[in-house]
Amino acid sequence: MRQLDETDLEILSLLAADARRPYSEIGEEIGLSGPAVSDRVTRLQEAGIIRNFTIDVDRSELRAGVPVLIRLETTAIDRLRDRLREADPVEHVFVTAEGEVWFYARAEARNVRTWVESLLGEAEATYTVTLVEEAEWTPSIDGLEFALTCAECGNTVDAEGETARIDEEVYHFCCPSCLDRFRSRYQRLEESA
Amino acid sequence: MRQLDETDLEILSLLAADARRPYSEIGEEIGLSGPAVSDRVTRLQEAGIIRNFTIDVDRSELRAGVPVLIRLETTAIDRLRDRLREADPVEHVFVTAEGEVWFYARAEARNVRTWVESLLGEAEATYTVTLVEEAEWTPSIDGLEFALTCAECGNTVDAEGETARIDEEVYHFCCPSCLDRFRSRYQRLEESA
DNA sequence: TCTGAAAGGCCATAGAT
DNA sequence: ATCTATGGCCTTTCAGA
Repeated sequence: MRQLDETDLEILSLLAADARRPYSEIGEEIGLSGPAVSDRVTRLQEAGIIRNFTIDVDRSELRAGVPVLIRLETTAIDRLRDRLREADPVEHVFVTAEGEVWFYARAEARNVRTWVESLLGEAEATYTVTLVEEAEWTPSIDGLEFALTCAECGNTVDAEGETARIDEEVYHFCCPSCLDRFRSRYQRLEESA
Repeated sequence: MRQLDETDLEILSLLAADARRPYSEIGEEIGLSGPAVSDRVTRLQEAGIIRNFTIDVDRSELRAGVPVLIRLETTAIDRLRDRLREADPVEHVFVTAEGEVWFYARAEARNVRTWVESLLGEAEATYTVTLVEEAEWTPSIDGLEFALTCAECGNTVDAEGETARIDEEVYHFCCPSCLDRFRSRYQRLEESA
């Protein structure tokens, strides 16, 4: 029930670069006071856009296991995705539009075959393993400025847009009418279920 | 020139889960005082193991572009890797042992072909594009406890090990002799270059 | 929703072990 | 390398607009 604007994206960008930067300093850069930045960060957390404050660890220096990229062909996509997400050595999970599951992990054992199979459990899947020499994570908030799309009509969402939380999920809208239409559609859907 | 032990890994794990947790609280959990934790965090930063403090943003809620996984076959691996690392829409870059480059990004344009080619610049490469439906980042420090390997002999590095910074790079060793051997080998290498 | 002042808490330093 | 104690900065709260 509040607006998500470019100022929020600027804050995200600055915090992604350095989450320990004082709010007063961030405020100076974007033309707000410290407390105002604090408020917005709280709201971004409540909306689920900031999932948490964390550290970026250089895993290559810890040299834990052999980094591998694995492609799975399976019929049990959801079950495997959930299982992999929980597994400690797994760092990234991708589900493709073709229904394949890809994941990046650090194999802890000499025998990769048994390691993969213990990771998969009883789910049936065929897989191919690719050794990785380098892996880098380079997140960026920049370039997203005008990238928000309306959940109802697909248009770009700008500073005039609205953000709403419906059933624990956050949606963005370009205008109040789209929000209304989405709400009633959603309600009809729920009633029929 | 200092020891890297399991306590450091515990701190990394706790900070990865919540980087805003007070040091005094972290200290209580692992049996140290606040300032002692502060000291170790400073050292982990100086050693380059903590790259920076950041936020984990739920990008799926920002809906910026179409997520794609792209495989490149190229002879200009280093040049492309560096170029991709700098590009805003690129979030992950993997270089495989076979010399392929994989990357995950959010394509901002309708025409993926021109978008990829502008990303690659003048480097020659053939590529295949896979659409991604879901992407998750699930980092974990747990499971790395005894995973440090000696840069000289490959053995496991435990609490008795040593860590040294040589030419802006951090290396771990299982014992002082391995550190010495590595140092002299490195020096000979430099002199011959 | 923002600003500005004030309170409380946290981090980092200093000095001793 | 770690502890306790302290000083100073940062975050958050609270009126007011």
